[in-house]
Amino acid sequence: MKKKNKRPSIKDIADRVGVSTALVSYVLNGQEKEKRVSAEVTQRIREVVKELKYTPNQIARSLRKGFTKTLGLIVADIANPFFGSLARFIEDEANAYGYTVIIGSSDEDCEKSSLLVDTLLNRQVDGFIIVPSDGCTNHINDLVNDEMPVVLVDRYIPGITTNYVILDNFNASMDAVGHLIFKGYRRIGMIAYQSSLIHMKERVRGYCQAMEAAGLGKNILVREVRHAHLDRDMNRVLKEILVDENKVDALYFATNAIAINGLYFIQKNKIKVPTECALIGFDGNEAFDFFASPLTFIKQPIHEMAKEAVKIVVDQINGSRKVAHIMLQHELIRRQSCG
Amino acid sequence: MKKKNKRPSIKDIADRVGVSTALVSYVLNGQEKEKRVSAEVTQRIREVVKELKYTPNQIARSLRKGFTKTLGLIVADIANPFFGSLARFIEDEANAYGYTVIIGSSDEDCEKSSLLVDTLLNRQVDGFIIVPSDGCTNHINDLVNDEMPVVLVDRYIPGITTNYVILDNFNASMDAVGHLIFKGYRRIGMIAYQSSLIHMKERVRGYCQAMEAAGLGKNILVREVRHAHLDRDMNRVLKEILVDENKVDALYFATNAIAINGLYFIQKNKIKVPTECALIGFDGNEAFDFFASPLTFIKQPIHEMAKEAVKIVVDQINGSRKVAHIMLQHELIRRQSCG
DNA sequence: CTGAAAGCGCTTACAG
DNA sequence: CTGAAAGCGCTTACAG
Repeated sequence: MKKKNKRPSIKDIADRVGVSTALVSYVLNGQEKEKRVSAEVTQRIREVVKELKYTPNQIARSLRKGFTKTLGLIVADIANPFFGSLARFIEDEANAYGYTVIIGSSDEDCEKSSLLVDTLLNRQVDGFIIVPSDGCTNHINDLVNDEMPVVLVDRYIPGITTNYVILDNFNASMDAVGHLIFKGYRRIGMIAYQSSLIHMKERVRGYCQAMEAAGLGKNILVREVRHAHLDRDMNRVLKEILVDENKVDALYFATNAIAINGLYFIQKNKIKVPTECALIGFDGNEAFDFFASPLTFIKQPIHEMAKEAVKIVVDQINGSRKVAHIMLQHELIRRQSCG
Repeated sequence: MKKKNKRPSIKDIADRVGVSTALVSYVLNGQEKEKRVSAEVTQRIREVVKELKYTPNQIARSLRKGFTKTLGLIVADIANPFFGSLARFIEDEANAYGYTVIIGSSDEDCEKSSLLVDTLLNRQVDGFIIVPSDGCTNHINDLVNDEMPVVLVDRYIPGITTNYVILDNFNASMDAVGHLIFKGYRRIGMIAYQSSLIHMKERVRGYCQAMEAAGLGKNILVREVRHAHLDRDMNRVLKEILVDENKVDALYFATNAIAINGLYFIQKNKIKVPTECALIGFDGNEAFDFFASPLTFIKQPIHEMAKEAVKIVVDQINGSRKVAHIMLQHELIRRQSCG
């Protein structure tokens, strides 16, 4: 525990120079002009700061100032490529504003998410960027009611009036399914998470809408799988609709993880894409590129999402009271999996 | 900035109950027995804590106690799947010990790494887990000389006596190349990063050793590519050895990112694997599974690496002075890319 | 131009 | 069993 040399404090500098800590603080914060610190003293302080390799203790500063220049970020799982990139963009963007970010993974589990919020609150983060999990209404509501700066990303919670930046999931789904229809597929199935989260609902709604608009309402086939039992559920569902019975000629996977899982099944069962079944996925992924028939997919503007989220939360921290709802548009990346 | 209700402090509780802050602190820290706080007061304090939804301000606590229960983690890039998983395992492991982790990405850039160390130092992290970049000797040395708890992961720096947990890269390389030789390949090339980092040197050394041991010393062919210009360099190198001239019948990729990049080239140029060129990679990756001929690769024990790293740094924080050098063993995952 | 002092929210030796 | 007080390392209004 004992460091060879405990880090120097502002007091050490003041003593060395022979002035009060106030002057050191002023110089350190570039206020030597306003506070009219003499040129010699300023100079001398600068020297000693360098000599002692002084760097300010942000903890003390935070306690005094009431803010920490820290953002709390809660994602589903930092090891998931979508959230990994999102986190990386947020990290860079936040740094540009002088903020450090503390990341936590919720595993889409509401309890974990709530615990993370508590931890981050105790650590006095100045604001939150949250990918909310299913059923998280309560603790996010508490945050919002406390007027803590919050921005939800990837999804929002309909009951809560707060900032969010999301993809236009409905439209993205419409586009994906529309593309399949345009390519001539009629028996198009969708695999989605069993979730009451809005982004999932919207993706399903977009699918249904596109099907109905094309007069294919009777062909609507949505199978839900559980996040916590993805392998098992995917296996059961795909076996049912692709192997035991031939229920679809195209499949739309609602997320990255669902798609990857589906591709394993399809590869293992030697189902030919797109001849036996066309495919379309959500979010880019290197794995999609190497699949026998590279996957057509909905690309999310992750960088922009990160940028907007950080901007909004920083604005809120700086006192903005307006509520921002940002809806971004996707890009459809066309490749071979849809023929 | 102004919160509707500023969070209650220990003082608010004390006032409400009508006791001093000392008693509240004792109860909050479960010391009511040692400090002999009366049962009634303890009870009353507990009630008010609940009523006011009080949670301690860790910033104040940290300032007073001199530690923050925070770990600083520096990886090359959190968006890279290898570092993403590593970070996730470290997060979980650290949480189990009561630590929060702050993650930063260095992009293998020494300057960025140094800046991150400064930021984390200012934030008074209790210890560091670092994936060192090329040329980072100086600032890591400073940390070590200051007796700051540090553990290096994935690689270490030969000149610095400190803790590390790494893969036995030499042995892993020997095994990978040995496998190719066993499968009958003779003109085996290797693509590695241009780097003086020990993990890369060891991987190259293992390759050379395996080649020489098999009497294939004259066939040794190592091409180095730059991290910052991966695309360009890979393209040039692969064009040279696979397209313009047929210099190898097997290729060993020294990292995940190099392998992925190589696979794009091979896919684009329609080179048949393993008939025209066998392949072997480092680190698992979903993309490897979907490549036309699923890649044989060296699997690193990421979870164990994370576990050891956190354990070591926490031990150091708790006062341990012994230096730990952990070398983990790989697993060779055999699939179709080597015939 | 500079210093003494209060205070952020805690913990903890000390006194009673 | 309990309270008054010092102090962690800063910032900042106030006084001179």
